[in-house]
Amino acid sequence: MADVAEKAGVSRALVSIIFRDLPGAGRETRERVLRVADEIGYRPDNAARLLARGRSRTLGVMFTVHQTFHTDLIAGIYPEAERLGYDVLLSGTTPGRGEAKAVEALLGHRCEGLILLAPDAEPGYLDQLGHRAATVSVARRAPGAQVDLVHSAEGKGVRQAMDHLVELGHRRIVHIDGGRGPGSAERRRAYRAAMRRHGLADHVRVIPGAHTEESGIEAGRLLLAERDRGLPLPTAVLAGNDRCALGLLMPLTRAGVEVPRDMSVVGYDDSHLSHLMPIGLTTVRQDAVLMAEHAVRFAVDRLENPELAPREAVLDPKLVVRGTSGPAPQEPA
Amino acid sequence: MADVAEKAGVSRALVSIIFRDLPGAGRETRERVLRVADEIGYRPDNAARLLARGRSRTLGVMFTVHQTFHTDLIAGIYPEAERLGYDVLLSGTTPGRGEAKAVEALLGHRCEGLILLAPDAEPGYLDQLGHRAATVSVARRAPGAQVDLVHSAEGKGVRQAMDHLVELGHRRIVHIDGGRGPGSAERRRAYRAAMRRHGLADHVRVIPGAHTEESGIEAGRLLLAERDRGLPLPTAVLAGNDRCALGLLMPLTRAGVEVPRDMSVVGYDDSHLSHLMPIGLTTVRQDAVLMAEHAVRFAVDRLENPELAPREAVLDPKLVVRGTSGPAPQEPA
DNA sequence: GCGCTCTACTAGCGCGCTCTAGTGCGAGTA
DNA sequence: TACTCGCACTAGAGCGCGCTAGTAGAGCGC
Repeated sequence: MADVAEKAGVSRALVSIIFRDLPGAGRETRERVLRVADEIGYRPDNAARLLARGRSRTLGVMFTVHQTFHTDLIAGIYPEAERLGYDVLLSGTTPGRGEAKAVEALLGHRCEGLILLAPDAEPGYLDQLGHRAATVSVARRAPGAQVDLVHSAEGKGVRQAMDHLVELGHRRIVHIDGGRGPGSAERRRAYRAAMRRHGLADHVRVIPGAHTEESGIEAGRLLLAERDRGLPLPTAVLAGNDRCALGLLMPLTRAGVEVPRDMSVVGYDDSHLSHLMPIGLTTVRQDAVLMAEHAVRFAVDRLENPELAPREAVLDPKLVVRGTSGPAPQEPA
Repeated sequence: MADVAEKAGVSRALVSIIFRDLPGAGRETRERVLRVADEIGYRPDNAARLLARGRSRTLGVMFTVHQTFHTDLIAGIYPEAERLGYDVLLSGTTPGRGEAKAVEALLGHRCEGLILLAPDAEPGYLDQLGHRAATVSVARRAPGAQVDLVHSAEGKGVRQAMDHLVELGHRRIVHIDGGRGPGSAERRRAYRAAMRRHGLADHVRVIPGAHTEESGIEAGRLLLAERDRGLPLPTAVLAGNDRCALGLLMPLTRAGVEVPRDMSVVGYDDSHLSHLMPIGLTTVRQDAVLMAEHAVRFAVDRLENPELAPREAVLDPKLVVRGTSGPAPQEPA
């Protein structure tokens, strides 16, 4: 920077002004300085900039590398952050790299805001983070913690899905849950409530699962094994999320169970996977872009006003009926 | 830091030494300083640290948010980088966020090394990057550019797959290519060569595609439409990658084409998708972990010795036979 | 002529740390 | 005793910027 200043015959301060695009430099000088900088190959150094300015205007996003819905969210985070003048840094969790590590990496690179996609951490830890940076938890509640929350109204989504299935005549509706995955508890609860409400309390059945394809495959195998022992298949399955639904479809289709003729399957998320099947997956859409925008705005708002009380955005999910749900098959008399 | 120094009754320099875990501080003092720091809630500031040290020991990884194989690579990059004492920062490309932006974000955060997963940029641009940071391109050639290269021997992989199929009796083997995707050109070429080598030049057929599920679905529809017009289905398909293979399977299965009885399908990548199907996808494994490790080491080596000539790691892919490939169906006489 | 404002520009401190070149001191050696 | 050595520790100069307070000079009204 000093070199540029000297070569352009101005002070360092003016170079700084020009590179920050502030008023206070003549048209001509501005051009000359920029030209010289380009010649020298000068680029402002971010670390020094941060240090001097005290602010980084950077948001850190923690996500799970293999979670498709997260990538949808990320795609929504970038443009909104850019619009508000913030940088975005990503840090992933993998089977061998826990959340704490991922978060420390972000904090270590001076992220002022933290957007945690479906964190698995306990509220106490989140609260701690909330005091170190403007923290937003997506899809995971953190009661009492100093963090903002963005999630969808799981109850509403499940209710819509269940109403849809019941309307189609289904009675033996099974739920593969998402284990300790975010939103799973709520979805499970809403499933049970819906079954009761529709007078199907006797048919309530929750198969423990997770938000992975594997869990769907396993559940499918379980159901098929039961069928082979003479038990009836459920006529409909409400999966914990799309990945689980997709996994479930694999063994079913393989075994000749036709969807939706023999069984209806409903997913959750409307991740980009849902479009993949030629007939399309009936699913509950969580608007990833909208969630992402809320998360970014929460973080930014809090950065501009740290005193803000924790806020919560509850987005309405919406049932998207595609090809994997249809009328219940005739019950054998 | 000054506060800690004062409260512990030592100089700032000593605090610095202690926090960097260097020799030169007494056992007792060390403990006292750490205790005081903990009380005050002091954490070393990374920006200042970078600034003062002149090095960041940070690698930036550019990846495509929706590309499953990239997430496999990332999972391999983290541990290797940590082992070598480097931090990792991720920046994703999305449909609305080009590679240049993603890379600038990384550079802006002082990444000294750049690992580009399947960059789509021209060699000229890569060369430019190569001069700004230790750059490694994964899966994409960049002739003449100052970057290291990690890729797999596409030819060998395709040859193995083709040999496997031909051995199973297949003759009408179609290739859905990966468009301008990384490695596609090589795979296409190797497919053609293999067909010729097996005396199947007349059956060569490349369906233009991409490394996405959508392209697989489209190709599947195309083939089915042809069948409906009376043309024979190919007995085997070599897909551009796993995602494409998976997409292809959807319409086929739906249409009653049983895999592998009626048609064999071979993917490429062995991304974690491949295990998803109950019968498993026959695919060509590119060892993601190994590729990741090479990439990290290349970057680190170059950082420690910037004069290094561009290097290239060519990894041998390996055919993994799972359930989607089987003997060719009897040709109608 | 004076005071005023406005634009274009500069001096120099400070951000929080690292690092080089020391100082002081007790133990070991000749 | 005089010396070297090694250890624990310190002083202080940067790292590359941003920012506040300021100056010089031009233009303007009275």
